[in-house]
Amino acid sequence: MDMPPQYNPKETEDRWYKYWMDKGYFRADSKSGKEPFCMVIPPPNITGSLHMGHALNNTLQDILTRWKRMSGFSALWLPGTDHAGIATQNVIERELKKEGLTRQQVGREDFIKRVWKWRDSTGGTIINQLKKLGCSCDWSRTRFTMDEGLSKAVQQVFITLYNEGLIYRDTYIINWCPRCQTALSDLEAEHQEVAGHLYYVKYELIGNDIRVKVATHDAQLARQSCWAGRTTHDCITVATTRPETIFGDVAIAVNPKDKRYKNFIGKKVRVPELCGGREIPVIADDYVDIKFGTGCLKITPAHDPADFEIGRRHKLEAINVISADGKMNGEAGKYAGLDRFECRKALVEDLKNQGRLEKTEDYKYTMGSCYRCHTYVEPYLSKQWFVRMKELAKPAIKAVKDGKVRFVPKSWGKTYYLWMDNIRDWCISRQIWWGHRIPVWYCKNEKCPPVVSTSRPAKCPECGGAEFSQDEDVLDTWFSSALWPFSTLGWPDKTDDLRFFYPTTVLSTAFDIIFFWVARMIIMGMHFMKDVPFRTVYIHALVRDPEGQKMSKSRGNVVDPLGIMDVYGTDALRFTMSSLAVKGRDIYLSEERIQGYRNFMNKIWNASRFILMNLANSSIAQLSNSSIVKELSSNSTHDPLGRRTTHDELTVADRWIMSRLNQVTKEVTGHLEKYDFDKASLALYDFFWHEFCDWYLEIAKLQLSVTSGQWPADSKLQTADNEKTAHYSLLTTQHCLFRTLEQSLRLMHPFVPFITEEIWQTLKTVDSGQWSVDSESNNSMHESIMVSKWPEYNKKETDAKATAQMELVKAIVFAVRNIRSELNIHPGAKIKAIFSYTAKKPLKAIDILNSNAAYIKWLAGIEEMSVGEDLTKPRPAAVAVVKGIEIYIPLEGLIDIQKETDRIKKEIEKAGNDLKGLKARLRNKEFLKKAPEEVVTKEKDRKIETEARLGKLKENLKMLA
RNA sequence: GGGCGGUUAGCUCAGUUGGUUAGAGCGCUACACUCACAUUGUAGAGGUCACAGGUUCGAAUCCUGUACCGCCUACCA
Repeated sequence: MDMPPQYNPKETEDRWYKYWMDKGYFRADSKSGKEPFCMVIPPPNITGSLHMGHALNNTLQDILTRWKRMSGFSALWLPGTDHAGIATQNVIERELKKEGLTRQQVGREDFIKRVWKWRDSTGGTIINQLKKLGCSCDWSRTRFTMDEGLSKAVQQVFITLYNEGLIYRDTYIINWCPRCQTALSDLEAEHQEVAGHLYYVKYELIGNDIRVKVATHDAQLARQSCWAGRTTHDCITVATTRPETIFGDVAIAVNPKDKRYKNFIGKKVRVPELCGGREIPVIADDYVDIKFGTGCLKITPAHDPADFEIGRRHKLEAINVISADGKMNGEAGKYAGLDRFECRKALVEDLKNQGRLEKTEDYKYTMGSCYRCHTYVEPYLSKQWFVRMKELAKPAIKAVKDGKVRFVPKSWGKTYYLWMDNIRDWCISRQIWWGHRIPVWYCKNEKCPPVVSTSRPAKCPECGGAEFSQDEDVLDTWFSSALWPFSTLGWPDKTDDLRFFYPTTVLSTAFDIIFFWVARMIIMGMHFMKDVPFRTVYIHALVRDPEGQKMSKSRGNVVDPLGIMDVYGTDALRFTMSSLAVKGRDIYLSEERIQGYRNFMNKIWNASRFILMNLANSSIAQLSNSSIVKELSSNSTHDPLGRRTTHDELTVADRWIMSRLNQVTKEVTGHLEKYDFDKASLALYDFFWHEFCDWYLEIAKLQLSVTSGQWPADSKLQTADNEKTAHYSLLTTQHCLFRTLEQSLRLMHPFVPFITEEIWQTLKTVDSGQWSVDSESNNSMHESIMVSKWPEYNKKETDAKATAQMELVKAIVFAVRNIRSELNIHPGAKIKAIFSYTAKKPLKAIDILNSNAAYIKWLAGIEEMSVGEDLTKPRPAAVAVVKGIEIYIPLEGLIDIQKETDRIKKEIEKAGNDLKGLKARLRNKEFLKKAPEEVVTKEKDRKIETEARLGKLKENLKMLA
């Protein structure tokens, strides 16, 4: 055993990860006969690298997987990546640009080759980072959305949906990214508020019989800004945020109920000459808001979704004025070629100069931007493929309503319904090259209907022609992600994995992709598998920086998990993640927090170090030879050190820690079952540090140090044979240290796999060949903590009596330590203490005090301790009262009377306040009548105790004076 | 516009079905490096639980309203 005083994660992590991989522990078996537990990883992008969101999500998934694996499940955590069509294409295009090339120049085929090459060399980065994080994924089953099998699944799904009439192609207004040059789905356009303007532009009325009397805007201003020869009565004003689309105006719409414009409906107006001077009709449509702007809405069907709808209703032409790259096209006359926003600037200036701009107002509105490159999207009219969602969504909604899919936390179900109930058709075609190409073929004869097929059709069923061209577009990456839970398990083939692991058990993800991904998976699962893709959706919070900002590269507030792991170790990061994984919406990550958990790792390390020192072979060998050990070992079964321990032989502290260990086992398991990772972590942290280390380990030092004759006479351990007593003490303590550590390690392993394995393996070296954590142990279990058994709660181990005794011991020790500290008694100084009680009320506490005197002396630094009835209080002395026991610490002149007086006064004040509240409550008849009896009893007891305490404190205060 | 969530110690957060003494970590103060750990130990200070009403014997917890903050969602130009 050679353990440095500080844990060094760097030395251990890679070593154990490799060991686990070599042993094949991550591999899941569909034929093991065990119950399945399955999770599919939310596939990260091949372009991505590990960020905190990944670190959180994958830590939680790994905790679940390792826990379930230890609990005897055939646990499959299926990893993989997605091809991230747009993002990846962007990366490769950037690379091409460095060579001075465009993708058009290299051509589709070569471009795709380059992407594959890139993905083979760098696309696996994130996978390696997940390994660094300790993820126990079954890497032999790693999938990629562009794999042959998954591509087959995508084609099959497309063709099936097409044949079912659930996929169609239509010309529609969609979100277009002018930079990525592709259509986007509604979800892929992120909305954000921008500070823009509302431009009031005047359109000339045609026909002298029309006169406008509009009182809604400033007549003076209107007149001033009128252009040559026109008056305000000759024009109609519209308010627009996008004047550059005037080139595509095909109508002015007013609300039929708007009296101001009643006479204009059916008449014509002329768009500004600058914008073509076309004559367009004034139409009536309910959509128009009378109160907004001037009440006149210009209609540009090719560049606004609402206008598009209105255009359809009124059978209006759609004039496209902006081209795919976001620049004005030929329709824009002299502005052609200008960027849409440049055009706006120039046009507004020109309109103003011509007196056509009535006014400009500041105005805030939302604009969509591309979720990949943040370029403002352009509502763009084009021919695209869509999935009809309404019908498909129905079974998916029902599945959640029926509880077949459960959201954790539950409230996310609402979010899900909200979107699903208002679901719109999904634009799935993308005008890029990297992705699953749409399996649709067009006959050279344009009149023939398209042929949907996985491969090039031999001949056209319509005209017999043999010349085909495939649809140029590829499918939305999320289309393939939607199939992930079954495509990764082998679908459409009927594989063993699919049969055994589908539906998967749980999906863990962040709320920001509930629509993008979770909902669509449920939809596809219900449609193609006729069953849900997962039974539970665990939605974790989003990791933010300490100021609550979403971490993003552009904000520059990204905390890199790899850097954190390098500095603090993977386990520290993982434990931080699980501790922070509350079921809220956000978690704030600060480095101090991580440091705190790094310290916890060090605590685990040093506790283990201490225990291992005391279990070291040398001492065991020595003991093994003793006749007492032989006697004790005779019917050993469960003891890891080959020694028998019966309940009677354990000390109070021993029984207490075993009881607590057992309790914690129950708690942690319960929390995990509820996905309360934070509570599970906290329970482990508190138990290990603040019970095991702070108390038991300190007591163990005493119990281990007992040699012949030293164990106090008031201990149960005391036997006639001093040597035997010492052995008992040593052996039982070792036993409890070992068991508590060993079981704690197993409980902590899913959270902090590396350090627990490292210690576990070292722990094995002190074993003399009888390692057995339980009777059902098998050989492979000895190899690694990873494949050991998850501890089980055992009711028999619960010892309420020992727990109560320890509580009193702790309370007394706290009281004495408080006195020591407040009166500046040096921590090293040994003191005398007198514990006095009143005989009239025989107190159980006294028994406990007597039998645990050794602990109290040891923990509170007491040299001489006397316990008795009505003992005289020495003067001067410090005083504390605990559970009716008065504690006197004689101070023999070195005491600061003033300090002790202050201290007692403080105590009196506290007790007095408590008592006031208690008395008031107990005076209340309603309380006595209506509160449950146990609450009343508790309050009464407290009152009696507080009263007594207060009395004693007051008495002592008097004696000081 | 609709929806969801939040407001508890200086900071970040817990707080289960209402039970009276509201917890933790970090930070802060004091003391201590003696044999697991200074990435430590011991002790301590610090909160009218956002506000206003209500229900109740009893409210951080349940109800109503208000204020502020955050997020999601949406075709008022």
